[in-house]
Amino acid sequence: MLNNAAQVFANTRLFTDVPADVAAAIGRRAKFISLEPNEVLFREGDEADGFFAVESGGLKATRLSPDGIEQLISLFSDGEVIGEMAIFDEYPRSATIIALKPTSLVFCSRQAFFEFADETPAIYRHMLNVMARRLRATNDSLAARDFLALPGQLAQAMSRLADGFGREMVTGAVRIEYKLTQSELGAMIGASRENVSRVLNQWKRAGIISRVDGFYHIDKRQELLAITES
Amino acid sequence: MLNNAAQVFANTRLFTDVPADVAAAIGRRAKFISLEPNEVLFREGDEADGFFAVESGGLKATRLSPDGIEQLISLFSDGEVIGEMAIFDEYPRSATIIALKPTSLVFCSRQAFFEFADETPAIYRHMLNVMARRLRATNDSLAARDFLALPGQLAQAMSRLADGFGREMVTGAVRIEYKLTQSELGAMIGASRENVSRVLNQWKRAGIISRVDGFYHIDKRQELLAITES
DNA sequence: TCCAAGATGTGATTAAAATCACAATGATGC
DNA sequence: GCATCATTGTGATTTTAATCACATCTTGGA
Repeated sequence: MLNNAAQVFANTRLFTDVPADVAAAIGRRAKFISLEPNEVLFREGDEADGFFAVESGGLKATRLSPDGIEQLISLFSDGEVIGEMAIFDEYPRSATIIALKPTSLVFCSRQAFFEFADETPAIYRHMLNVMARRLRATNDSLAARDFLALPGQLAQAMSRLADGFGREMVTGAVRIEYKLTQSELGAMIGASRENVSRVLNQWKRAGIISRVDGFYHIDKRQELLAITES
Repeated sequence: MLNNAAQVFANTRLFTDVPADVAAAIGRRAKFISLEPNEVLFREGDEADGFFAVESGGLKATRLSPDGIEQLISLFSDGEVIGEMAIFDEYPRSATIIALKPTSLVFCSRQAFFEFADETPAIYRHMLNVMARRLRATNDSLAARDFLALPGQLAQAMSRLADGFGREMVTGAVRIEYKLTQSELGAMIGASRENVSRVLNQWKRAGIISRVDGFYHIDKRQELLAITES
């Protein structure tokens, strides 16, 4: 019988194909963590000695510039892995992680990870896959910065959010299941809040998006995608 | 006795701690590749079934925007690994790799890699370390795009180039051992050639950098670093 | 050696986006 | 239910960097 922590790791998809005894061992050594909204998991610059898996809830990763401008790097929800980079290169945390709602996580230490992974190479392969995806996403964002103007970048960000947090409505629209502010959207693409507002309103008037109960809905996905390619 | 290909892999630092018999096996299955200057190793969008290690020479990774603008992602030289991302997520190549001078590489197929790595988990750990470094570097570039103006980004790019390709001169200056054009520098940071020229000339006049035989020298590293932090 | 192509330097103009300044709207807690 | 604080909408202004337009160097061949 697997205990609770092993279940959580199994759901991260990092530890699929893990033999039951290894999973149980992971579970025994894992620690549970609960966070209230706005509580900090760790801060940019902190020493790192392990990584986390999200059991339930939601978090954001941010970076702060020397003069206090916030960059929103990514959002995390159920089943995702956080902070794995630091266990492979031993540098300090590169971002600050903050809970957006009540969330619970499981912690796995660097040492424990390597012990389990050496026994079960599938764990390594999954972790490499996670990192490859991250790297590809980051490279794509970097390319977008060079190649796309503000509207294109915003369209790309909204599309990505729809992929990660979208839920299909009966109307056919996709709702992004997280209440985004214009400031947050700006922080994701490195643009000012005001210009995000202007672009969003153009799209609203064109019927591409709408806002219901504070949630953004994407009503014409194709048109949003099209903006991405100009 | 290790054959030649095994030696190359040993020098990549990916395969340190690899038992001699495994290294020999890698060597037997590896393929050597030679490129002339401007020859293409692979193109963005190509199918991928393995990765490369640079034995000697130099190459660049570029991406092309829909309307033909080139983004210079990175430079590679002896001992570095190229194209490893694609073997973990099976997507097509995300960049085009072009030789800058006569270079020779060794190829290792996805299948061969996993066979060897399963026998020697150290290989996985090294590969994870390589990817973690890449990810950190890419995240830093992305942050720079948001937080730094053109001069700061250029200073950062020159510093990174000095780390990767720099050689200390008797004068104390650091020479970047690769002939960079202003267009290439612009393509690295997503800026126009003209503005790169303007900033570079300011720095020349301030004695921070100089150009000797077509190579850039960094004469006042501290001042360049200082520009990075504004 | 000379020539052509490529690379660089610099001013003038234009374009994109940030910033400033408020008004209006919406949400939250007492 | 109302006061307060955060969020949003939008015009005017300023800043930054791209683009355009050339003149001037460099350099690598024939």
